Amino acid sequence: MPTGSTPAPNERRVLRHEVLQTLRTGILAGEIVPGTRLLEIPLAAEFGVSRGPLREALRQLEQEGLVEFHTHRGAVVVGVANTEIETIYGIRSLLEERAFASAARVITDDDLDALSAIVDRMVAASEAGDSDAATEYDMSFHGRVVELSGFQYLRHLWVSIDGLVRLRDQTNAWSPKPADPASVGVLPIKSTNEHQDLVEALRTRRPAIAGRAAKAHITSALRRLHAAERR
Amino acid sequence: MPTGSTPAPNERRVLRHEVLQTLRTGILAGEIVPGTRLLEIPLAAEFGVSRGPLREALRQLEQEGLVEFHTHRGAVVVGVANTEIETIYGIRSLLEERAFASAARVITDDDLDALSAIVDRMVAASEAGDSDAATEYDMSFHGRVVELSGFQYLRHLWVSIDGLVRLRDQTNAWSPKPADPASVGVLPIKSTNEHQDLVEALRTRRPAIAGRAAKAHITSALRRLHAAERR
DNA sequence: ACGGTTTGGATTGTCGACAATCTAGGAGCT
DNA sequence: AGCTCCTAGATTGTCGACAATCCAAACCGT
Repeated sequence: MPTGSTPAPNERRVLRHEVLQTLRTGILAGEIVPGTRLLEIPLAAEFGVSRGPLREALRQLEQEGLVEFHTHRGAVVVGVANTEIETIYGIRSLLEERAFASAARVITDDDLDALSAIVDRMVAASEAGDSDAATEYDMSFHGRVVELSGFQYLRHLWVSIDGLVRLRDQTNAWSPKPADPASVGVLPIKSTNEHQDLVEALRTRRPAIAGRAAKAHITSALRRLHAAERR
Repeated sequence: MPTGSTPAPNERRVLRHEVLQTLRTGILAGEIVPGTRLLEIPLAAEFGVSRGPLREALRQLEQEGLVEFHTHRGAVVVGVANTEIETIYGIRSLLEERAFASAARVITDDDLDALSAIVDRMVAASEAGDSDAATEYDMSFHGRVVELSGFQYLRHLWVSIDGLVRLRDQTNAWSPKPADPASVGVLPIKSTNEHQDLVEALRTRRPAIAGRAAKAHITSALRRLHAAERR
């Protein structure tokens, strides 16, 4: 299992990361319901760590917008309402549009090949029904492009937003209701096709074209999300 | 002096906040140049605090995108390139457009009066040449609207982005080059007039109108920023 | 003189304890 | 019974020390 949305891959695994990832996943998956109080001492005991690393994990969750602190009442989990998803996708769309446009200017042939390879692996994972791996490749694809764009702060924002949307995407778009096996595999294929389109758009080296393609991709993801919700 | 961009006003002043604000202001003002290593022990000594609070301040700066951690080399200050400002304003514009549109649906007469009062105080401060206070009122105006929108995560994002833009705005838009005293006061007035327009737009209770007004306001701020840079 | 290795200093990671502060619930008064 | 004040517990804030790890420069053999 990869490191999730933790940004620095060169940082060695550390207690804080374990705690952070467990809590974040739990919150996003809905296992830890909004309103739950996250107290330092009990949590530290549960994880078997001291309060130091735990505190830092909590503060990071606060920065990510997943929990809120109330003085001497502990951190409480806040949910991300469905009504906000639309705006978040709007931001994501804007971010990726600029990132792709900028990346198109500076991308090398090697970069394009590497991206293409990621898409191939994504297709393979998707066809094998491994949606975890597919999601991971999807993420590294977009992350790589954002990196190539050269915008540091944009990349930072992208990471913080993406982690939030990711899980919803995964449950809603990659693996439709298991009760409807006929549709399994259909949506993912569509999504991976779009990724190949994105690579082609980058290959043109034309910022406007690449930007438009990225925007369309996100819009389409939002449409899939809406479709999934209506089921 | 108000609390700056620290989100929770109900939280009592604490060492971590002092450190955080000092460092953030220093970085944004350019006093701490990009590339500077921020080491825990020396910094803690300088601030006269232990490493605990200092660590948390550094981690928050990381989340805000102002510093980057490198293993066993300390936190390193990263600059926000001018080329990224455009994208950041784009996001801000999107955020506020949605916030104003949503707030227009639910805003009460009392809220409108309160906003209007803030604008009045902003005008007074601006005319008195107190750009610090003007900025503070500006911030609380927008913050209040974002709050009224009811979007929690949107509010969270707004806070994290706004702190970054704020200082640039302050130096570039509120107080033009001191060497050019003739223009002092001109831009601020324009900006405060726009704020009165925003209140009026909200008063219509029509989301589309309020949203458009907010978008125009941010766009205009970006234009002012560009104009200031060309000088 | 040069390449690899070792060692010492630097830096962060983690812990447990103590202090400060707040919340809630009960005791006492009217 | 209702209200106020107070106390005990709960919870976070802060600190200093120790452990683990990494980096860079000195050292040694060739």
